[in-house]
Amino acid sequence: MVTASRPLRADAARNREKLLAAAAELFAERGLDVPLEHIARRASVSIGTLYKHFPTREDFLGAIFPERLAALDVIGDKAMADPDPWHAFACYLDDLYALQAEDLGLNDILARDLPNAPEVVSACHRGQGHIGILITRAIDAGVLRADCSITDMATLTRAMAQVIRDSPGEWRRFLSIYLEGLRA
Amino acid sequence: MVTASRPLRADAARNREKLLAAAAELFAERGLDVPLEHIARRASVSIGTLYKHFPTREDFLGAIFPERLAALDVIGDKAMADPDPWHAFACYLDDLYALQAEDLGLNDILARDLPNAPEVVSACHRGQGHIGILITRAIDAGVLRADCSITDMATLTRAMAQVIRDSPGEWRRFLSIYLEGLRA
DNA sequence: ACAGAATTCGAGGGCACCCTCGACTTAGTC
DNA sequence: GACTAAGTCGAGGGTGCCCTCGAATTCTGT
Repeated sequence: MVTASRPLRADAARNREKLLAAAAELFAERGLDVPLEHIARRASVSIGTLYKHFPTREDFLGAIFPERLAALDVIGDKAMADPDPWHAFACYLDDLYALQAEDLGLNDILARDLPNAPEVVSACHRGQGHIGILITRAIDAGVLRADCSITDMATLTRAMAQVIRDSPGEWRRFLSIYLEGLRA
Repeated sequence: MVTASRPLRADAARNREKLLAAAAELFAERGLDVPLEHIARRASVSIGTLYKHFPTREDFLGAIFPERLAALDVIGDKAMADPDPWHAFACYLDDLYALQAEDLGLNDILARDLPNAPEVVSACHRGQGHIGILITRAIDAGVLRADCSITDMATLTRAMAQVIRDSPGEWRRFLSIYLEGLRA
């Protein structure tokens, strides 16, 4: 059932873009919990207009993050192409957390149990798929602890999210120590 | 200048105790951010009375945590008495996070930058002192990475606080992996 | 038993955020 | 240029938390 919604009026389209831009900035700077009123203000648009375009916070996430999450696929593919299983695994994590460090919104998305925008969920699943394969490859090559699992990565991601949030200068070192601990 | 405050009236003393007990419970269960109104409710006391006894949240912390923080000294002393430098270091951390896992209030206190109750601050300093010595001993014995520092422990504590909060079943494994990475 | 001091109570004001709705404005069409 | 559907605005109601203050109550010494 495709609801053929007629095109937005010009001013409405403009406001929609302003809102999206403002939301993208604020999510990246401050994480997913920015007050919607701040977004409206930064977009120079009233709060009512914001709600007209994006009735819920999830609607913002659904509009903003699919694009961002594409970066996950990029680093995933890059890692899959790396012939060295350990290097692939380690680089993937480094790239992943570098993305999170640049965008606190992404950081929250990946650390929190999950926003419900379907596009976001599926991107996360693809990410898990990549990680799963990287883990298996590295274990098979004998360079990663045999008991390492996706669960460890989920835990690590929550921990990293915290480190990134309140000691942004430390996350890389923290990760490298943890990785050392993961090595076979 | 010692202000010789006269003893509390009997009912007041009783309420003070009820408040303290309620606060201790709620901080432990839910962390430092419980609404003060919830504390009053659990103590079966009005919000006004709560503010009479404890004008600020810090006053609660100052009244509750010194006692709890004594546990830090206990595990610190235990670790100092351990002749095996690595075992002392690792056990200290395990004991520390076990305490945090049992008390989300303590977890918050140690992870957050700050509470200003002087008793709390000094207990944290003592804890840092212990950790500093344990680190030095372990490095000198050649069992710990030479570049390990107090800063790493601060970062680790923030990360662990997060893990403890939202995957309480995982913290021990997470710690053991990290410790493996810290080994020389 | 009473007075007076100490304590308690909770309504209420403040703030930040959420979200809605009807009056106003504007883009786009004829 | 005027009509109308589409869009915008922001005041205001709801919630949850903070904290205060004056009226009502309860202890306690005499």
